Amino acid sequence: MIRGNKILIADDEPDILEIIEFNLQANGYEVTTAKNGDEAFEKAKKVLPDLIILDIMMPGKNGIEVCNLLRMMPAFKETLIVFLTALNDETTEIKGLETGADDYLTKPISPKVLISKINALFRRLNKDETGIIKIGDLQINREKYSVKFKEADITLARKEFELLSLLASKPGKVFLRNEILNQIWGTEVIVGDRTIDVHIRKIRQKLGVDCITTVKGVGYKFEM
Amino acid sequence: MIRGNKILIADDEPDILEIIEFNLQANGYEVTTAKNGDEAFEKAKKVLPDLIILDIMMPGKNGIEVCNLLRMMPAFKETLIVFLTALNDETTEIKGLETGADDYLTKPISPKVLISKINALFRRLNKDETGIIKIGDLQINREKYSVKFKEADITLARKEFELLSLLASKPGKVFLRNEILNQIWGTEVIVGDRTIDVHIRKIRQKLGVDCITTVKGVGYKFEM
DNA sequence: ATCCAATTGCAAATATGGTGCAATTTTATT
DNA sequence: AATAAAATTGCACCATATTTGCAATTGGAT
Repeated sequence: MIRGNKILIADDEPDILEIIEFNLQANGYEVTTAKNGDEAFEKAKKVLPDLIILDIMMPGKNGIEVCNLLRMMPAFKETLIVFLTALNDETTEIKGLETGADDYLTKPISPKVLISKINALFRRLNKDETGIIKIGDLQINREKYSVKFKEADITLARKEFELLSLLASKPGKVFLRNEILNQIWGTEVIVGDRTIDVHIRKIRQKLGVDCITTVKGVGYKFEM
Repeated sequence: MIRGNKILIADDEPDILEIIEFNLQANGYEVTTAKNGDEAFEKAKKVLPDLIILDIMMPGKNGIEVCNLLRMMPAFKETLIVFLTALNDETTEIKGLETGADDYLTKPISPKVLISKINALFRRLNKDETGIIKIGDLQINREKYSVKFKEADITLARKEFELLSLLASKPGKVFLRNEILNQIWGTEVIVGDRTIDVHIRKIRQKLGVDCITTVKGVGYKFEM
């Protein structure tokens, strides 16, 4: 995640809240939760999340009201807001048009779809950057799928590229092994921890410089 | 907007009409509105818009009928037509495909999504007019459907041409298999992954030079 | 010194794209 | 309308790059 990873979720169903929270955290997002519209509004002002997921039907203020209130404040003009709505809710269709929501999620929603939609939103948000990550002498071009180190092209295999790309997206941040697995392999596929090590090794080999630091017992981080 | 900014919207719900109109105008488009199919047809002939947004369910002629009528007229052969449709309306999707719609918008739709989709359509429209792509010794003329390499004419079949054309439109960029499928075959048609390979093979064969690089597990990119 | 996790080399398993051939569809020609 | 030609798509097999797991080894922290 290049920029922004704070997410606020508001839903009155504790189960849903928990499931979503878990899945988002597993993907490296920092999650805040709220049980109703009022709480959502208060917490939003306090934590200034990058993305807000609002259930439409909630006690207190409903999601649309919260959204309207937030959009009036300059601080939330650019914040991503996503509605969570039951499928057959005719009325919300019209109202949704009036509020400035960025997307809709319809319940029931699978964790996979949720994560991919949210990742997509953030990707769009960060789009203004050309997709090129530059750190010191290292250049990672997502679009071209290429890596340059001091003018020299380096060829990385897919998983290697994605791994380096992930680590370099937030230099200094320590990525837990779990986070890495979720981001690159997804939740379905099961691979052993050793697999990460091996890919890290290959990257270090190919790059020649040791820019990936091991944090024993925790994970890896990228540093130049 | 390089060319074209006149948009006609037809919907029987005044609220939706107003919201869309407002948002489009805010983005520099010149908007005309119609409350039903007949009015849409009449106004289309009068203002000759560059893009027409048609609600499917309308009194008088429905959106599909209007589209069919318009497509019969030479003046509207190239006009962008977009359908607006309620989410769970399977049948219309199929019918829409048979008529010449360029895209679909499903209600509810956020203004942001709407604008971005429409901008995308115009972008596509304007790109096709540029015509000639030149990269090194390679020349691709979209209008003439011809390819030249070092003064030598090369004959490519349609799919081959479109594929090369797509890849060459952004040299260096890796096109994912999905992207390629969507751009060239569309979302409706389903073809196997091998199909792309085979066309790539033919292109490489005919061109003689290897300017298409395979990025294993990811896709293909064009490089001279 | 001992324990634990990370690293490394090696080898197996897997995924992926290339290739030739055949079936099918589309297009052009008579 | 019939036929031929070309284009498109699919299949099965092969070669190879990539991914993964195993086991031995290293290296640091207590």
